[in-house]
Amino acid sequence: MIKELDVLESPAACCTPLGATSMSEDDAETTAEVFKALGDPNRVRIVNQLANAPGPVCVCDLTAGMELSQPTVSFHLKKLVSAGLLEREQRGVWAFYSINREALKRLATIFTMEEATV
Amino acid sequence: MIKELDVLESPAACCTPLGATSMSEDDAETTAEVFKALGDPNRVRIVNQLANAPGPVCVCDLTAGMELSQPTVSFHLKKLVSAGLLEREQRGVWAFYSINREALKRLATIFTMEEATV
DNA sequence: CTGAGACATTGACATCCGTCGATGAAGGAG
DNA sequence: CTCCTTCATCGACGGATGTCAATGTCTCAG
Repeated sequence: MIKELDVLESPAACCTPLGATSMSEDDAETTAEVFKALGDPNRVRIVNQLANAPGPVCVCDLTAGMELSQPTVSFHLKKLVSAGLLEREQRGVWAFYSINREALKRLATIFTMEEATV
Repeated sequence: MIKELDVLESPAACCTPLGATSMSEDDAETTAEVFKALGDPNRVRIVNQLANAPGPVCVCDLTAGMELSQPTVSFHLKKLVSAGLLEREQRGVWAFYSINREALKRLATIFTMEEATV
């Protein structure tokens, strides 16, 4: 009955709702961490690009899509992975990134304003 | 049949889904603006506090709740209002802030990953 | 009109963040 | 083994951000 223990350490794993009756400072910190990851237009575009891809995309294709240097793209990808929004997969020389749809699904619940009814 | 024209200028008004098939650079910029507003733990706590309040809350009460100077709290409130997440209301000497629940509701749709099917 | 209280704005400062060029690590072709 | 390709990391830099003390603005009481 244990599910997805592997992602429970990343910020996007917890997702305390903004309307939760009790939110610790750590919860706020973690929540802010996820939003911070999405608080950059280039990272939003990366997520959007991956969301529309049929499968994992390699860094070279991502770099070609936007006007940023390769190190900068890697920098953003690292941020998104750290936040738990993306997943990395090594295939030979190439690094493929894909969206963590489970995390995104959980994130959607963060805006639910229904009170927790104790 | 015109609805909520007054908030259409704030970032939280548009909410292009992260999975949208086409996302312009401006869309990405606007989306990032909203997330940036929530990318600070203190602002997350403010939103959380207002989400649990039965009604608008004055700055003095917000300031009392967290260990920040009054100017700093005002600074964060301004950010949240600019992002379209909060609303400000002047009552005599006091400034009352409340959550823009319409905006939050729209924001929840930003994580929907259903492809737009053209 | 004068004074006090609530909040916003300003100026200053330390820190963080996004960016790039240069470099390093690892895999594959020959 | 050698070289090339792909990607990550490092060092450095400019700009943005969060914070506070001081000051400004507005409202109300007297």
